[in-house]
Amino acid sequence: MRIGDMAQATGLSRDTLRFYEKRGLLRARRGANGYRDYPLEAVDWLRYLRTAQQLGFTLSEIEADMPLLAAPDAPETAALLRAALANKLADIDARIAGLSQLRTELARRLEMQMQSCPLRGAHDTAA
Amino acid sequence: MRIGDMAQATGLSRDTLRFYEKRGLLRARRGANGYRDYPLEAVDWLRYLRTAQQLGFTLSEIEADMPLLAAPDAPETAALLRAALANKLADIDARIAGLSQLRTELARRLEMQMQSCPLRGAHDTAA
DNA sequence: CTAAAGCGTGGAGTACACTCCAGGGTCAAG
DNA sequence: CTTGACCCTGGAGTGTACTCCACGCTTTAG
Repeated sequence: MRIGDMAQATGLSRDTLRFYEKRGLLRARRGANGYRDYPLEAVDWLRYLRTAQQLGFTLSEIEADMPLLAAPDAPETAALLRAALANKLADIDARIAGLSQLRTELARRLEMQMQSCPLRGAHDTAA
Repeated sequence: MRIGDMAQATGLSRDTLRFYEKRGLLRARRGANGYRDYPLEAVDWLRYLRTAQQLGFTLSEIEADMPLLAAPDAPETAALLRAALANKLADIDARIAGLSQLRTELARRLEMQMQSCPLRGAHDTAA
């Protein structure tokens, strides 16, 4: 799979794919001509990457998941992978919890607003 | 409340507070000497801001919530606020859903890994 | 064979969210 | 009245995540 096909398959730009490779987030074999050649599984990895990113994880955080999802057949690291996964799941759970709290908080505030709660201080810029 | 106290109260730097003000995310009265004077409720707003940000919302997204949480006693906009809140809640729910899916996906992959599923292609950089 | 489409590299530029600094005013304590 | 803590502004610098460009080689279609 060449870079153009991958760009099509994932919706990412060629530049982004090259950038991810530079950053160490993506690996590619090279043909005799120097062209990148991606394995099919890379599509899945990139989709995961994109999703996680849109949900608020940074590339560095996602980078930590690489051994998890792009593992190069190394069964001796199974324990490490389990540990990494546990971390990631905890992280995700924490974010879900955070979002739930935010949601509750917002709902609470709206209720206050609805009841036109009178404990609001005046504040304007007074130019 | 002056900028130093606010920095203490929220854990944000003075520079960050000034930056938020420049960006339009935070308002402050000014004393005769030009010093900023924050109302107490600004502490809550900043805490909300910080939380939302850590959970993956950008400052622009958060800016859209301002009328929601820093509303200047304008009861005629109640309908708009309700709409804004609905959007925000939907957004939060979408993120929670996304994270849940991510979580499931990760768990699924780990299972595959555990069973040392043999459909993994070889890929190395072959320097 | 030629032209277009696709790939390669290196490097500059952009947007976002700060962070730091210089130069200078304000205010309470000694 | 000076010293030090605090405040102001404007502007430069940093890290992240791209995005664009120039220049040149390769592959594919006519």
